[in-house]
Amino acid sequence: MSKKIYVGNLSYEAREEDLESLFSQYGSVSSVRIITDRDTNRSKGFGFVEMEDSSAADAAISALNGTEWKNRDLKVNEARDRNDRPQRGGYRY
DNA sequence: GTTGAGCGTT
Repeated sequence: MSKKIYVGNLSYEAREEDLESLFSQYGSVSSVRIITDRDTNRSKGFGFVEMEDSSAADAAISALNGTEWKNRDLKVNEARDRNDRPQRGGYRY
């Protein structure tokens, strides 16, 4: 069973591969996504990691949440569903 | 610096 993880308070210099390296220490990482601004391509300072095993994801959350990384205090938590955001069924305002 | 815009039509 997989689980999505929200990773906030990232350094703007953080990369997806950095997150993958971090989280893969606790389990198999299915996918990593750093959120960047669509217009400027700059990091928004947070991202998402999906892990193949929910218990591994939980272990990673417990181990990494609140820890320092790249001089930032990491915020790691189970991700919310992006059902909140506009889907690709058409543009909204 | 905090919860994802993937494509102008899925």
